[in-house]
Amino acid sequence: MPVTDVAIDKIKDMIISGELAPGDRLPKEAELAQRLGLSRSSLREAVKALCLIRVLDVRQGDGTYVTSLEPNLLLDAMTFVVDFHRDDTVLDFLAVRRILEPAATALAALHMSDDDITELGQLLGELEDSPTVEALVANDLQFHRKIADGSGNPVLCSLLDSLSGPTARARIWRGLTQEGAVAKTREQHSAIYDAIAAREPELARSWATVHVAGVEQWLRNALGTADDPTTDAEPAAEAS
Amino acid sequence: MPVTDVAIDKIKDMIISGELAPGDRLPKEAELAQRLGLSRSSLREAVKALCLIRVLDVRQGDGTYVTSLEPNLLLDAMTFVVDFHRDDTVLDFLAVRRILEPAATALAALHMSDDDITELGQLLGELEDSPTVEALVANDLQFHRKIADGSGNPVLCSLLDSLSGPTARARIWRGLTQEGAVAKTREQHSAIYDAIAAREPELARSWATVHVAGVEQWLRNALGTADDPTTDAEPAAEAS
DNA sequence: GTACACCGAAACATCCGAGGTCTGTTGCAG
DNA sequence: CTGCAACAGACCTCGGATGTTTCGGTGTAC
Repeated sequence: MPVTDVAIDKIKDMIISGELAPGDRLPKEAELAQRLGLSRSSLREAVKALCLIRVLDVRQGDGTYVTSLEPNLLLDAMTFVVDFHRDDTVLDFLAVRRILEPAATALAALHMSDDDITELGQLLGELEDSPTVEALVANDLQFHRKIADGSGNPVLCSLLDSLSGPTARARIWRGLTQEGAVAKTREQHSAIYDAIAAREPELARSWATVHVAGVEQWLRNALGTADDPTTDAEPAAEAS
Repeated sequence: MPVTDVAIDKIKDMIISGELAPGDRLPKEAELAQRLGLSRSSLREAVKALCLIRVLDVRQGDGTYVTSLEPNLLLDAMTFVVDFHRDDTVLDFLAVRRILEPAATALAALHMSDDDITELGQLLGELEDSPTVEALVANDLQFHRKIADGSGNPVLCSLLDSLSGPTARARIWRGLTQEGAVAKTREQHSAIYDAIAAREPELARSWATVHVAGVEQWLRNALGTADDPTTDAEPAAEAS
């Protein structure tokens, strides 16, 4: 195993074992390099890698620190990973979202505080009558993020956040392509809000399912009719 | 922004734009460094970081290649991230698994091929009557992995794989602590298999829910009675 | 003609030391 | 007590030298 990979594991172990707690500062580069038995260059490679997945946080002129290691921070790194998938696997991500989003919405109907529900309602009102596509998508993202947050499960919230990245682009397409999409989206958002405000988890779950399934259905058709030959097998199976 | 981060973005863009396709070899270090306008050391940091999240694959003596970029490979990197979370957030991960696993099981009941179902059944038979804890957990992991794979959604499959990492430890604890756990696990696995073999998605979903919820319930109690004061708020809410 | 062993080129792995830049702190002047 | 300036510590970047691994070509033995 390369020296750098060993260093990554060593640092990882130092954190997991509790030797380095969240927020702690690592020994300086030269010192840590000597302690792990490698050169500063190789150590820097390891640190950079751990930085990318948000485990470490280097501040020039100060030092290298362990991040808070909160789930949202670490799962944020997944957004980066998800960026590499376009078109052909977006449907798979959306399918997962269709599983998680209704569950999160139902949980939100149970656990959200009255204040948060009020804010959720304000979010709906903030949108003007003829919003730009960008404003609509931004509002949509905030709306779903607040619901995910309201589920009370930070892991679930972060996961949905990550999944929203690639599907956000799909939503933009939708806004540009489908005429009634804007009105339908607002209508469904209102329905979801009403269900949450009424503390009706099952109703909220159903509306969320309808909402995501709508996007999924549209995207499936859009990709099926597109000039992308790589997904020709799947639409055939769905055609029946 | 540090030069290395710029390099990471540049390489990322080269892949997303299609300039570098999966399986392609990157230009040699010196050449790419010159092209991106930085030193080899800095480039190596960027490459190492992209390596950690399985976007690149360097082979000494050969060259650096773009991986297949398949979802399972990239989401595999999440296992690394998840490793940093112990005890206090395991419940959150398990809660997400409780959402995904039943959905995946229901999908498997619909989409799995007859051959795969046969193999799933063989998996259950392979386990001896008084298995070791390690064998039980290994068999359990394989069983759920095959079901997740049978859902037909690689993203869902990889996600469940990642979530199984930290909860696997919980399962080990369970095997060591709870007497009837082994028998109950086998019983529930059989029930899930029967439901899938009978092509009964709703029944399969329900058994999967029962199965995961059992682990979750046990873990919640175990942590609640443990000397971990960080999760004292949540069990109180569940107590009613 | 085929198969095996040897050899050299190419590419990554690792290390080192020097110079630059940023940040937080310290001490002095007002 | 406050504000500014100099200092020290830490990370950033660079370029070169040396070791290690893999691949492909060549030559020889069968």
